[in-house]
Amino acid sequence: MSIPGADRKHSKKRDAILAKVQSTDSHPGAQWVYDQLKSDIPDLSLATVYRNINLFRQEGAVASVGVIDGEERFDGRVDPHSHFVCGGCGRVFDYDTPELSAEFSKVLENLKDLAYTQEGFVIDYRKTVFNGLCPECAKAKTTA
Amino acid sequence: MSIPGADRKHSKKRDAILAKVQSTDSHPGAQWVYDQLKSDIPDLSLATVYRNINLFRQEGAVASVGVIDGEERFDGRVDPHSHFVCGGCGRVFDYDTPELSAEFSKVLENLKDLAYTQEGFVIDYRKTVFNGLCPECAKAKTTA
DNA sequence: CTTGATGCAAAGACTTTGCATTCAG
DNA sequence: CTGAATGCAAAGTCTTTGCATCAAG
Repeated sequence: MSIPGADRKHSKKRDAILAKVQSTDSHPGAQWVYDQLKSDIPDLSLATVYRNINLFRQEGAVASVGVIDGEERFDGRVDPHSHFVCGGCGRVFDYDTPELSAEFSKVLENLKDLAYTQEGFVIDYRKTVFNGLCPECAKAKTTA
Repeated sequence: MSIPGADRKHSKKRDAILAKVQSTDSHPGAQWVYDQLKSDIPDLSLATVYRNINLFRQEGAVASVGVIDGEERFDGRVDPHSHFVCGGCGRVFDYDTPELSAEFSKVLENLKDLAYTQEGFVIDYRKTVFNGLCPECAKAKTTA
C-alpha cells in the first residue's frame, strides 16, 4: 500500500487554497475561496478550488460543516467542536465552551462503547450544530 | 395576521405525501417519496413532492436531516432526537438513548441561557449527527 | 520526458419555477 | 366562479468531469 499523496506534485494554487480555508473562521464555501484568491491568482479556476478542497477533505486537512442554503461549507479547524448556524444570515460560527466540549466528549465516549457492543454501529465522529439567530439577526428581528 | 394555511385547500396528493414521510423511519429524500407513491398515484409529479415537502417543513410538520450525498433527507419525526448517518450506505438511523436525550437536553438548556445572555445568540434547536458505519457496513468492511 | 495539476466548457444531479390546466370550496 | 394545487418542462445552482495544455520532478 502506498502512502497517500506520495505521488503528488507541489502546486502553488493548492497551497493557496488550503491556506485560505485555514486562514478564516468564516466556514467558507468553494465560491468564497475562489473569489478571495482570484485577485492574487488571476488564472485560477473554480474547478481547481473544488478539486483541491475535495482532496483536503479526503485526507482530513479540512472538514465539511454541511450544506447550508444549498452550498457546502468547509472548516479549516478539524478538531472536534460544535457550530452555530444563523438561520437569518447563514453565517456559521464556531461554538464551543469548555463545559460543552467536556460534556460532549463524555457522552460520545460512552456512546462509542455502547453503540459498538450493543448494536454494531461504529461511530467515527459527531457533528453538532446549533440553529437559531446570531446576535445581529436577533436584534434586527426584535427591532423590526 | 392570518392563520398559516388558512387559505389552503385540501389535496389528496398532499395528504399522501405527508403520510408517506411520516410512515417511515428511513429519512427519505423527495425522490424516494415520489417513487413510493407513483404506483398508487400515477399522475403525481416530482415537483409536487418538492413543493409539499417544503410546505411541511415551513410549518414544522416535517424536519430536514440535512443533505446527504447531495440529496436532502427528511424526517417525519419532529421531536428532538439525534441521527446516525452511515458513511458506507448513506442510510440514516434515529439514534437516541434515554441517557443521550437527557444529557443533551441538559446541555442545551444550560447553553440557551448562557448563549443568549453572554453573547446574544438565540438558540432555536440543536442537530446532532453521528457519523460512522452501520452494523452491516462495518461487518462488510471487516470481512473484506 | 512522464505524469500530475489546471482551465474551460460541457455535463450532471438535485431543486425550483413559469405557465396552462385541473380541482377544491 | 375563484383561487389554490398540479403536471410538465424549462430554468437555476452548485459541483463534477472530459480533454487539451501547462508545469513539477
